[in-house]
Parts: sequence; structure tokens; C-alpha cells
Amino acid sequence: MALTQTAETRCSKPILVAVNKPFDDEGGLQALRSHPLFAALSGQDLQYILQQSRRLHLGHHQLLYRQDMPAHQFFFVISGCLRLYRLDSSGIDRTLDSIASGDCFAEVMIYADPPRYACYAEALKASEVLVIPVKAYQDLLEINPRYAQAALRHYAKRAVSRFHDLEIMTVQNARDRLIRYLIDLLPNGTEEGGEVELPLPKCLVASRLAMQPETFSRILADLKSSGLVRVNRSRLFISDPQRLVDISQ
Amino acid sequence: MALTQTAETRCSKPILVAVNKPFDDEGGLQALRSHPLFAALSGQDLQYILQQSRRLHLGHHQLLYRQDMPAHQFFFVISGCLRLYRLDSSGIDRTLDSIASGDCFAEVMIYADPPRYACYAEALKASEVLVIPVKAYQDLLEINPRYAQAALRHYAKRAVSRFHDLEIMTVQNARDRLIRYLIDLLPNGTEEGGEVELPLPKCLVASRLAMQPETFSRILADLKSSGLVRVNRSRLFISDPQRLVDISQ
DNA sequence: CTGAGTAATTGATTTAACTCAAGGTGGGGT
DNA sequence: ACCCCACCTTGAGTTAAATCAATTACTCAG
Repeated sequence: MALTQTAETRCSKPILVAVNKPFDDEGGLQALRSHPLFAALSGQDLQYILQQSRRLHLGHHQLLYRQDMPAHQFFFVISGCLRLYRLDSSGIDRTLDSIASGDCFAEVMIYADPPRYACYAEALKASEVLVIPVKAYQDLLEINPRYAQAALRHYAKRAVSRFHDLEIMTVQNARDRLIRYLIDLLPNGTEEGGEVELPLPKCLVASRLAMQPETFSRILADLKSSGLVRVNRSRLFISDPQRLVDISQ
Repeated sequence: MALTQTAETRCSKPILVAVNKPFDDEGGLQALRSHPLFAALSGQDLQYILQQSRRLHLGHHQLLYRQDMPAHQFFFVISGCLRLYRLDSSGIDRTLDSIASGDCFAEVMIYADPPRYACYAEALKASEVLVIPVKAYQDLLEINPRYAQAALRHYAKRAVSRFHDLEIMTVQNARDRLIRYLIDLLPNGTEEGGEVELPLPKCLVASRLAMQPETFSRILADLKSSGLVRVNRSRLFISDPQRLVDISQ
């Protein structure tokens, strides 16, 4: 059974069809400007993208797209957060990634052939996304090939980051996977401690790390009682990341 | 302990320093031409890349580069096969990818900052690789931004493929991970059966799938006795992939 | 504030996978 | 041909994690 009740079970149709107001918000525009895929764009070209795009509101647990759906848009998160997941035929729900405000996702669709979404995407809470037609960005790259430099850098980084995610998943025991996941959440890795916020509810972090929610809970309780992690709801305080790494392996 | 004896334990220094003969082989050149990153290059530009590159012979289990080493080159496999892996501080050896003849690897280094290899790379048998200076390819993209299109397509595909690898690893049980891995090796997925060759020795496939060699062996023995897979050394014959998928989940 | 529903925790039990250990097997070198 | 050395397989015992089952804690809507 699914680990959590998904949008799939609640609201039957994805909502990409909805047409909303154009994107004219100043704050959101600033955020878009600072994303690597858009930072280099001229004012005019950015305007073109925005004209072609639509702003979309997603409710709690609302489905944005389905696995295998034709992919003609990619997305930028103006506010809120989402997750990417897959559903087995048996209905097992496996979380693959969490998406935060300021992130782009499904942007690989710009070059996918055929363009079909590789997973489901749903909002974890009320969120605003910018729906960007793949074609619009392609047009821009066609006209100004210099823009490809930034895109290349972005894609290379994304590939590295996926590789790193994969690396975590080849760690064989649940505790060590969780520890590595936590270290990655820290802004400076093992360099210095700090407070991190889980980007997903605990049961979905568990799913992301290929373990059961009960296992997640027990491991975290362990780390807590060993004084390695201080837990407050979805906020974790890690004072000494190096100690965490030392007990793993 | 390491699952298998690695180059690390045998030969202490990576061999990137070696300077070999330039790349002038016709067969290898054809293969390079057909790689997405090089297919679009003009004869002159390809020649430039080849002039800057060196051909390198690697012996069985020879180390090509180390995790965290400064990365000024990327690679194209002319013949043979390699694997990418990481080593924990406790010496646990985790295989992350297998590289076959005709593949490019570490090519994300063209855009990495700072450019450091994310893992180890070693030859699994005697192999020939083309050592391409990152700078050479960067120069080309600088001069002809149109080349970036092909590179973008390649990087997007790579990101998708890593995402898919990650997806396999979120499958919680060993048997189902193995089944999915096998299906992916089939040229047409579940569409039709066929013979596949494991791209890695069994103990390394096990490592790649985050399980012990013994577990791998037992699962394969199970599948064999159920008539789902016919095993001949590292060659597996899968007559009905759909049946395999059906028993997973 | 209160109750309903979801998420998180905790306990007891079962099971899948790991570990340790002992044989096989097949290919490459002498 | 033979032996040697990896690699692989198989077995027995142990352990980590899954499963099943309750209880507790939040969150949100009314």
C-alpha cells in the first residue's frame, strides 16, 4: 500500500489544463532571475518567457502531472514545495525528490525525446508554480545560442547531484543512508553543525531513503538518545556532523 | 572490507600522468564520431580535439582516477570497460556505474566547479580510453556555440538516466531491484525477451544494487529455478520480461 | 475549543538480508 | 595439462529491518 495518501487517490485529474493569470509578481520574478537557467537572459527574453508562461496555484496534495504524461511544460517554484514520486503497479509510492521554492523541475524535458514526465509531481502544501512551455525556452536557445552555456552548467550540476543521490542509495544500511541524507541537508556539510528542516514529512523522507517510516522513526530516536541530533518536529539540530559521520560506515 | 580486490589495494598511484601516443586509429575515431557529444563536430574541430587528446591503455583493474582528484580531463572508451565506484573511510567499495566501449564519462567535469572527480574509476579489463582535456572541449563550445545543442541533449539524457537509476534504488527489496536492473539491460525493456550480458562481474552488480554477493547469487538461483532466467556465466537469457515484472512489486 | 483524520511513535513478531564459513568452478599462466 | 586464483555458490546462524498492531501527537476545520 501507499505510504501516504497521495493526490492520486484523492483528486483524479492532473491540473495542467487549468489556465491562470500571467506571471507579473515582482518577488517571484526576482527569484526566477536568480535561477541559473534564467540569470543570463536579457530583459526582453525573460519577458518573452513570462508572456508564454502561466502562473498556477496548487492546493495541498494537488497533483501537477502524472508519470508518462506528454511533457510540454517545465516548472519553476514561486512558493511552496512539491515532491516527485513514482507509483508501482501495486500502488507503492516511492518518493524520488523534494522541490523547494526557487527550484526548477522537469526542465530536462526541454531536451527529452519523446517528452514524457518520468514521475508524478504533487504539491506538499499550497504552492505557486510558473508553468513554462518547453517550446518557449527552446525558441530562446535557438535565437541566442550563448544562453546554452548557463543551461549546460545547470544540467551538468543536476547530473552530478543525481549521481550523488544515487551514491547515498548504494549505502546498504538504513542508519547510514539517513545520516548521509542529513549531512547533505546541512549547508556546509560536515564542516559545521546547524539546524536543518526536513524538506519532506518524515514518512516521505523514509520513502526517499528506501526505508519504512517506523525504521526512520527508530533511527532518529536512536540518534536523539545518543545526543547526536536534537529533534523538534521537522527541524533537526545537528551540533557535530563529524561525529555523525564517524558513527556511520 | 572491499567486496573485491580493487586497484586501490594493488597499484598505489593513478596513471593519468602517463603520456601515450596520439589517437589516430580509424575504428576508434568512427566510434567517437557516433557519440552525441562529438557527432555534430566539424572534421576540423574533431581533429582539434584529437590533437589535444591522448590515447591511454589501462590494464586489468588499473585505476584511472581517484575520487577528489582535480579533474582536467574527461574520457571516451575506445575499447574495454570500466566502473565508477566510491570508497568509504571504512574501505567499503560501492559500485555506482559501469562504463562500456563507446561511452563518455566524467564529461560533467566540463562544467564542474571546482573540477574534482566525484568517484574512483578503474578498468575492469584491459581497456583503451581517449583522454580529452576539458579545456579543449570548452574551447570548441566557446568558438561554436551551436555545438552546445548536442551537449545539452546529452546532459539532459544523462540526468534522466541518473534519475532512473535512483528510482531503482528506492525499491526496497533486493529481488525487485535486481529484476528492474535486468529489465533495463534488455534493449527493448519489457517489450521482448532476449539475452543480456552483465556489464559487471556479479559481485559488482551486487554492490551496484546495494546487496551482498551472496544475496545476488541466491536471488538469481531463485529466478533460475522458477524458469524466469536462464544463466550462462555472465550471460542471462530472459524469455519473458513481463513475467519477471509481474512477480516483482 | 473540540473532534476527526493524518502523521509519528513505540512495541512485539516475523522475515529478508547479512555474516561467517566452506566448497565449487572456470580461465589464465607456466 | 595442470595448478592457482579469483569469482561464484551454497549452507547455517544472526541481525537489521519489515510488518503488524496500538497508542500518542498534531493539524485543521468547524
